[in-house]
Amino acid sequence: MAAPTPTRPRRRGHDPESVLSIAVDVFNERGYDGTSMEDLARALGVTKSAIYYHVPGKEQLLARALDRALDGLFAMVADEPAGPAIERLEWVVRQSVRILADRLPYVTLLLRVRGNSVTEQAALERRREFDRFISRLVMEAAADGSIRPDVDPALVTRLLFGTVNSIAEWYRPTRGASPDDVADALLKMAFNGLRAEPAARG
Amino acid sequence: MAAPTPTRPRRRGHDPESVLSIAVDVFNERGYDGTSMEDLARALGVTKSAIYYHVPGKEQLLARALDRALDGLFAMVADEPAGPAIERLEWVVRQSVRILADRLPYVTLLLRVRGNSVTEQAALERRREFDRFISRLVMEAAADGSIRPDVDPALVTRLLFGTVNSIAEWYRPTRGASPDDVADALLKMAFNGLRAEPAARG
DNA sequence: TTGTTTACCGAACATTCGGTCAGTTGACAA
DNA sequence: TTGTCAACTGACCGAATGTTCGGTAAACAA
Repeated sequence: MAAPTPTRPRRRGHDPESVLSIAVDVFNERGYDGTSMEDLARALGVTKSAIYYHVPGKEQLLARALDRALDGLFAMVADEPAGPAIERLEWVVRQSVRILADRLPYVTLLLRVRGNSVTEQAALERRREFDRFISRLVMEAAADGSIRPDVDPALVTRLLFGTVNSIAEWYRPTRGASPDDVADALLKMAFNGLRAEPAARG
Repeated sequence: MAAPTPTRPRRRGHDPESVLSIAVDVFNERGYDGTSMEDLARALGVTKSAIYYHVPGKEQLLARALDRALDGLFAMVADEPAGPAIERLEWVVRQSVRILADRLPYVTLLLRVRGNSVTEQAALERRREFDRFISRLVMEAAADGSIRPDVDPALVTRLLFGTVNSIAEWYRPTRGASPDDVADALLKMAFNGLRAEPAARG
């Protein structure tokens, strides 16, 4: 009660969070290397030097963004439910689509990292660890006969998560299908096939 | 017969073709914006200035590389065979995988273009034209009932060619599956589904 | 031997880069 | 009114950027 006008935010200007959020958008528009601090300053409506009041530098912005994507993915697989491998695989695909949509700018940035700095290399290593987890899951589903045996499980992993990751290229949160709609379509295509049902089937 | 030692190449050093080929490899390793002319010079084993003897500049290298990818894609769809839409779609997918494998560095570069220059914007526009062609093909197949009706054709287009394009992220020419093996696996997954056959069918 | 061409080097160019720092502004407290 | 402090500006730094240019060594032709 003693606080004056609690609805109006007392702080004007930016904080580390808003700087990161806007910076990541610019990174995704122009690419990280193609973005100058001047570009970021323009997008933030301040001068270059003001950015350094909120964050230590360009590479730290990248590091924080990449962690935000990777932390989401690892938190997800830590919550993996019990059940048959094929069902866990479907669950992980669906959750991955959800995280990709929820944290779209951060995941998009992660998917474009090439390893040009120690920051990027560290992110790539964490990503490879995630990929190994997925790979094991697909191998389990293949081993128990839930997945067609005429395609190499390593190839299945790459195609399946290549499809998931490609969503970042076109998905926009406020337009078209919801994340769950996209996940439904992806799972239908990848697990049951695009072909129209042959009229007679369970 | 009169030509002296016809097996030995008379020219030493580089030509525009070898410069392009090596440059594109470096572009894909570090990203176009992350690659300096100094990086290219090091990879070519010459000084920075020598590059300008063979090519007009950095952006021209990018333009030539992107055209090489796009020309391949447009030449392919110009050769489209006759037949039902679903069969033409499968053919285009298979050919796209082949071109992606044949011209891997060029297509990889194309898939990462963000529109930072007029060169990149022109490439993006050509790519969108290709995407529209694919989109029409999928709509045809959906209209004649060959594709399951419970998924939006626009979504099918994006998922299907998202999967194709994602191959560029991991495919390596001399290792593992051949382009046709990859296309087989992709078509099996996308059209018939990953799930093991329910024991009774066809 | 001389001249020409090919393929390159080294130094320099203007510009842009990420980053620093001394100072200024304006909202708020006392 | 004065002081405090978060938030910012503007001038600047050294390094790196893409590109240009005068010169040159080697290969070949005459």
